[in-house]
Amino acid sequence: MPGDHQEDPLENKLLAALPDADLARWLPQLEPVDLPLGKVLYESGRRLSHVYFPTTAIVSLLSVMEDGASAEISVVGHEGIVGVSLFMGGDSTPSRAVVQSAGRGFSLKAHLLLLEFNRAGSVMHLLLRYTQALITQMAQTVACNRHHSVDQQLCRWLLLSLDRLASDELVMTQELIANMLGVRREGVTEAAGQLHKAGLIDYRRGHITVLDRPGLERRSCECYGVVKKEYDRLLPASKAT
Amino acid sequence: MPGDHQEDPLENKLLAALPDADLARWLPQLEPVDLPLGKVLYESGRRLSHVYFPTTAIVSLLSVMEDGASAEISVVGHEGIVGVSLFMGGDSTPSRAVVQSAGRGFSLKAHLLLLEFNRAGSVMHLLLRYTQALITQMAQTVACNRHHSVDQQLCRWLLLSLDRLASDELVMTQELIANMLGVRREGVTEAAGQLHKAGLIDYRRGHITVLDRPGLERRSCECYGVVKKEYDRLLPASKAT
DNA sequence: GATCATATGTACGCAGGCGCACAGACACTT
DNA sequence: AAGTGTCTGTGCGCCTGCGTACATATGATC
Repeated sequence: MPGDHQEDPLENKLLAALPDADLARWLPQLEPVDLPLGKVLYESGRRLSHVYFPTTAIVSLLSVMEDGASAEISVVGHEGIVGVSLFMGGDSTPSRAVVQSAGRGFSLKAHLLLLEFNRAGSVMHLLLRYTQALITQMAQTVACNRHHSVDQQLCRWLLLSLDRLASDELVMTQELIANMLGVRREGVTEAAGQLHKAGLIDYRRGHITVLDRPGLERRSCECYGVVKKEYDRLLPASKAT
Repeated sequence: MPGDHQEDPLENKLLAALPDADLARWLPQLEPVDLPLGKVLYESGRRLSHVYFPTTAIVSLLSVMEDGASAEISVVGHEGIVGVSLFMGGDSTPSRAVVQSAGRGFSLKAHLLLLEFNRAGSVMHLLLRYTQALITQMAQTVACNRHHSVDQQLCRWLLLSLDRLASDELVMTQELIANMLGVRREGVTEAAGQLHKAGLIDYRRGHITVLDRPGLERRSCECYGVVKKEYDRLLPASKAT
């Protein structure tokens, strides 16, 4: 869909939080990109050529094992940036970034981001604070994977995804969700069935609609709340100073 | 034990990797500290007053749930620093840092570290690279928790701990290990029994001795290797430039 | 509207890990 | 040398999630 309706970089909250002076410099360099379902933005061990600022898409960071088994480390949506390892100094990461929910975003050439980062001003601090939030998400996921049921994790996952979307509908198969959570597809079917029975969600073939968000939050493990709170704390919805 | 033998900050590899000019400035500010087993270096949500550079101690970063259940996110030994969230901009983290193996280290006042970090030179890049390695460890732990057996995880954990110690003996109860891995104490007993039967380790009441390191590596899941490789890549044993 | 790939539902046995309970064994105290 | 607290070993039954297999439903395509 060329000439799509929304092509505003400010839909990405990280970009929106940039001081005006910085933003003005960035805008000409940002390229709108289409992020179709399943697109791999970066692969384990490969050098990063671009970073991405999703606007309507959601991207998952996955840890992938030799045998193909995977688990989601964290999710990135319109609140963040894909490719933090670039400015952390790694050039690459041993994880994979995959578009989990189709949409759009903006890309920026790696060397340009590095230039901006190395100015060591508010841009840098903003990116580091975002990374800190990402770390929190990972840390919580470690414990969640260990201690909570598929049911609870599904709630957490739905809520985290929802926060990163405008709508209350996810275009997403259960198979995909299973890959993210690192569980069986059947396990997701079962858990989703429970949530449906409880009147919290509705779904059909590749679409999940959340009916009762507060209900989901109540059913979810504490992990969702912990992560959300930390994102809100570290990345308030206002300009960086 | 006052006037202990080794009080050399350079035993910490991160400090050792500092350019001489930076190191010279730091040395007078570093205070040797005793890190006894179980000491909490920072608590969830609390402001960090110091950062720590372990030399002979090992520190675990834990995710702690409301009900007290926990899981280790990552380990820090003589290769690193405890308190990365300070310079990442968070002031605090929702995790806890506990001394997992008694020993010593050096502390540095938070504001001094921030001053150094904000010079935005090689110190900053070194710390960020270290943080990137830490992130890798977390990411791998997410997947490991999900897909690997207690047996394999114990191997990984032993190896990671060993890399952060001089000796091949860990002073550590199975109960403690269970807390780190987020499993039952009995599960660790069982797994340790297996490893003993296989001639890989020896142990008695609070002490574990590794007999066959290569054997452990073979028995461990791939996660150990992935993490190790990334630490080596990001933090080579030489001065930063 | 028939066809077909793909998404979802269900069932069954199995294994790993949990919670609990208690027995033995070790090291430190006095 | 005895006493004591803690650490380790072991044995249940239970439940969750896994692997496998197959049945059914749905929505896109022709």
